[in-house]
Amino acid sequence: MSYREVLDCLGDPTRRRVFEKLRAGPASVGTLARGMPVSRPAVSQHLQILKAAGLVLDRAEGTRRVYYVDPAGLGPLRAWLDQFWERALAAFKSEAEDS
Amino acid sequence: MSYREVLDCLGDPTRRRVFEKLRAGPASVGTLARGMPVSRPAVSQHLQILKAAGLVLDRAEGTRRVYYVDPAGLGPLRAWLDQFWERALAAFKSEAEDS
DNA sequence: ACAAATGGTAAGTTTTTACTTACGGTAAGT
DNA sequence: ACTTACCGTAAGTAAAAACTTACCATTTGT
Repeated sequence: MSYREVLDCLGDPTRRRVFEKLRAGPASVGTLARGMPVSRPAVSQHLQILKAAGLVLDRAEGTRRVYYVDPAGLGPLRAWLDQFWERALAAFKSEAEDS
Repeated sequence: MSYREVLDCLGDPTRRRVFEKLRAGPASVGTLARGMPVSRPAVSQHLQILKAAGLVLDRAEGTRRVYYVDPAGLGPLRAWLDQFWERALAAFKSEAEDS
């Protein structure tokens, strides 16, 4: 659930594609794999990583497993982004003062 | 300069460390490499990738090359993040209406 | 009870990526 | 002019990560 995990996770194109597919709404593994250039197990593995990073959640639904985005998942990334802005700006200011 | 490049770029721990070091202010390659667990050429290569992603800029300063964060570099990532929120929220709403 | 559908896991392979060493090139100092 | 300092690039290696096939477990439906 740290921003590091999130970045490592979204650093892969296939994983991004899966994640963005889920943005449209919950979907099963098979549905997600359909139309992808990789096999279903590959998608399943990516989903585990997305889950470990806190980006998606899943629920059992009969014989199939439905995944959906965790709204709070991108929180750490956003927080890091904001914090980065602040510190970088502060550093830039103190740089300007030096000259 | 797309969010994809930015994410691919920041998906590597060493690259993140270099980038975060630069947050404190401009620094030369040698300075950045000092105290890092990898060699100077490795840092140099990472800097090229960071530069290609639009995250850092560089200027020649005598025999040394100084790198510094591009304030606009994280823009695409932020935009993607915001857009993701909106769409995911919209999808969530229409999901709720279905039930 | 059996068959079909769905998906996680293991093992192994392939591909990608990061890293190192070696080299050359440029700028500053003596 | 020569030496020193600093850095990018090339080539090759090592390590990591993604992908596939094969298999097993669970659930649903007949």
